[in-house]
Amino acid sequence: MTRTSHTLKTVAQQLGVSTATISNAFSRPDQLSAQLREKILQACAELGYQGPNKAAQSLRKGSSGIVAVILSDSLDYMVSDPVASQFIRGVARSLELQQRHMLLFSGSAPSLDPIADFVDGFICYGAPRNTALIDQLEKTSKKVLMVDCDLPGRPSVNIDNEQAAFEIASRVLQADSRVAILGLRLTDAPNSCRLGDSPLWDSQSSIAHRRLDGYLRAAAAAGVSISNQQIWHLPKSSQQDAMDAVREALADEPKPNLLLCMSDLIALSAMREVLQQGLRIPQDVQVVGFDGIEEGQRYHPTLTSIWQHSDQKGEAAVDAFLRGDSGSLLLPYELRPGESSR
Amino acid sequence: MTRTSHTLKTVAQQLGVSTATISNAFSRPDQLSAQLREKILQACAELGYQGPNKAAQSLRKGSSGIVAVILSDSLDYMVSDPVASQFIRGVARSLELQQRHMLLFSGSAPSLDPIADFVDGFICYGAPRNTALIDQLEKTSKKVLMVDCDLPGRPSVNIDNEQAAFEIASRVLQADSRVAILGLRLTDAPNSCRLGDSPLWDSQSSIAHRRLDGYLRAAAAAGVSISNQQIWHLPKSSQQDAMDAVREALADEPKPNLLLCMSDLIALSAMREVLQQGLRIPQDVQVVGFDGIEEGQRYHPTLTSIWQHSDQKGEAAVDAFLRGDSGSLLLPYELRPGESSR
DNA sequence: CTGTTAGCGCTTTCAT
DNA sequence: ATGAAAGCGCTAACAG
Repeated sequence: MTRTSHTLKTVAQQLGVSTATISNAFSRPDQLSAQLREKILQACAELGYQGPNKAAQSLRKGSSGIVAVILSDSLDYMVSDPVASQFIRGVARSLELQQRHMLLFSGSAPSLDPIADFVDGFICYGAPRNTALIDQLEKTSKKVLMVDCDLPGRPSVNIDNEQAAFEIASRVLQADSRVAILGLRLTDAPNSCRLGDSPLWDSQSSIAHRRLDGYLRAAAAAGVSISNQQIWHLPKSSQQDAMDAVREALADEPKPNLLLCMSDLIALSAMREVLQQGLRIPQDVQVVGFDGIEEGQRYHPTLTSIWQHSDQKGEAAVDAFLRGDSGSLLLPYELRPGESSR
Repeated sequence: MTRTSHTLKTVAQQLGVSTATISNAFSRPDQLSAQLREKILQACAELGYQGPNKAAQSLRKGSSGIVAVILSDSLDYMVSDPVASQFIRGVARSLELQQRHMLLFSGSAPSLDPIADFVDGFICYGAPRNTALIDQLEKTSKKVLMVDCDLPGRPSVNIDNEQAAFEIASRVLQADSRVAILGLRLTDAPNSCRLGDSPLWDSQSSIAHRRLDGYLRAAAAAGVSISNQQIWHLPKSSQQDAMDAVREALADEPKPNLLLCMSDLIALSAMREVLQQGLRIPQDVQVVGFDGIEEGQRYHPTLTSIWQHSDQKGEAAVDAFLRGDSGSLLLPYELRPGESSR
C-alpha cells in the first residue's frame, strides 16, 4: 500500500508550522534553530516525505542542478568509446563534487526539447551527429559549453588539435616517408573509403580537419607530398572500419611505411592488421595514434600517441561551465613516444 | 544577443488570444480550428517560443514523459558492456516509438532523489551496486519495473537463469568433466578469487546465484561434484579480472577441462588465455558463455552460449512498464552451440 | 526565528 | 471555439 504522497503544505499542517519553515528546514538551515530543524527532518522522515519536490523547486528557482551532456553520437556507441568514457567519468566526478547531476543525451536524438526545460545547460562533447541540435544549442538561452568543437559566441574547451597533429607527425615523418592517413569522420560517407575527390565535410569546426591540417603542415615541412588518395575517411573508430581502410592502404604500391591515425582505437586496429600481415612495427611500418588510452600502453608494441587526458578535460569542462566562462580554454596535451614509431 | 524567453502568457498577449488557446494549439489540436492553430504555431516559431515549458507542464500534469533507467553500476562501466548496451538500445528504441524519453542513471549513485521528481518511473536493470537505491525503489510511489532481478511487490522482466544455466551446463558436462565456474558478482570481494568459504552475497535475487544453482543442478545430474574451490568470483566482466581467475584455474591439478562462464565477455577472455597457453578448444578445454554477444560469433572458435536477446528484453521491459504490468514476465532464451564445446 | 503571500509556467474545468 | 480562474508544489520577500 503506497500512501498518497505528502507535500510541503500537508507536512506543515501536520506539524503545525508554516510551509516556509519546512522549506527552510530542508534548504536553508541557517533560518531556524538546529533543534527545530532536527525535529522537523525527523518527523518528515517518519511521514515518508522525501523533501521538496524537485520539479516544483526547479520551476520556482529556475534551475534544477542537472546538466545535460550532449554526446556526438548515440549513447551505446559513445559509451563504448574509451575516450568518451574517460571524458564522461571526468565530468561525472566534477559534477558530483559540485552537487550537480548529469543527464547523458544522444547526439543523434531528434531534438533537445524533451530535456531542455529540465536542465541548467548543456555541455556538448564533439559535434552532434544530428546537426539540428547545433542550431538549438545556438539559439537556447541556457548555458552552453562546447568541447572539442566550436560554436560562434559560445565558450569552449579544446586542445590545439592542429598543433598536436603537427607535432606527432613531425616526429615520425622523414623525407622518404610513404604516408597513409586514417582519418575520422572527414566526410559523411557511411563506410571507410579514400578521401579522393569527395568534398570535405564541415571543414571548419571538426577536429578531424584540424588534425588533418596539422599532418599536412608537417608533411609540407618535411618535404613529403600527400595526395587525397593517401587519406582515408572512417565513419567511426570501430575495428571493422579501421581494418577495411588499413587493408586497402597496405595493398597500395609502394606500400606505406607510416600510418597517421586520428584515434588510438584506429591505431590499435591498424597495428593488429599490420602484424597480421607479417610486417614489423616500426621497422617496416610506423604507426602513431591520437587521444591516449590505456590499451595503447598495454599493447605490444606500445603506441606512440598524443595524450589528451580526457578525464581532466571533462573536469575542466564542468568547471568552465559552472564558472560561466565565456572565452575558450585551450588545454595542454602530451606527446608520448612508444615503440610503434622510431 | 539572446532575447528574454517567451512564456505561454507573453505569447498569448502578443497574439491577442488567451493562454488556453496557445496551450491547446500545442497540446490539444482538436480544441481549435486547424487554421488558427497553424497561425499560432507559425507566430510562435517566429517569436522563438519553443512550446510549453516542460518543467511547468510536468508539475501541472504530474508526468514528464521521462523514464529513468537505473543501471547496476556506473555509467562508464555499464555502457562499455555489450550486453548492457544492447539492452539500452532496445529500451531507447521502444521509448522513442512511444514518444517517451530515457534518463540513464548510475546504480552507484548515492540516491535517486535528484531525479525522482522529474521522471515518471524507473526501469531497474540488474541490482544496483548501491543497495540504498533498492530501498528507495521499494518505497517510491512511482512506477517501477525490475529487469534481471526481483523486488517484492514490483513487476519484473527476466529470463529463467537457473534453467538456462542448467541447460547449457547439461549439454557439455560429462562424467569425467573437471569443472571451473567463472562467476560474476557472487560475493562483494573487489578482486577475482575462489569462492572458498566466503559467504554468498545476496543469494536470493542475484542472477549470478540463479545461474550457479543451474550449473550445480546439472553437475549433480551428471554425477559430477563441484566444490567451492572450483568456483571463482569475478567482480566484473573485465579482461583483467577474467584473466586472473582463468590463470588460477588452469594452474590447478588436475587441470579443468570445462569452463562454465557467467558471461560471454568472461568466456572470450578465458578462450584467449586458454589458447595463449597452447591448449586446444574444445579438445583440451571446453568453454561456454552466457548472454549472447556478436563478438562471440566472430571469435575463433565460435562461442557456445545462451542467447538472451537483450535488445528485445529492453523493448519488452519498456512495453511492460508503459502497459503497467504488475506481474512478472519470463522471456525466452536460446542455447546456441558453437565450436568452443563438443 | 516564524508566518503570509505572490507567483514560477502551465493545464483544465467551467462559462461564455 | 475561446476566455477566466484555480491551482500543481514550491521559494523568497517581507512583515512580524
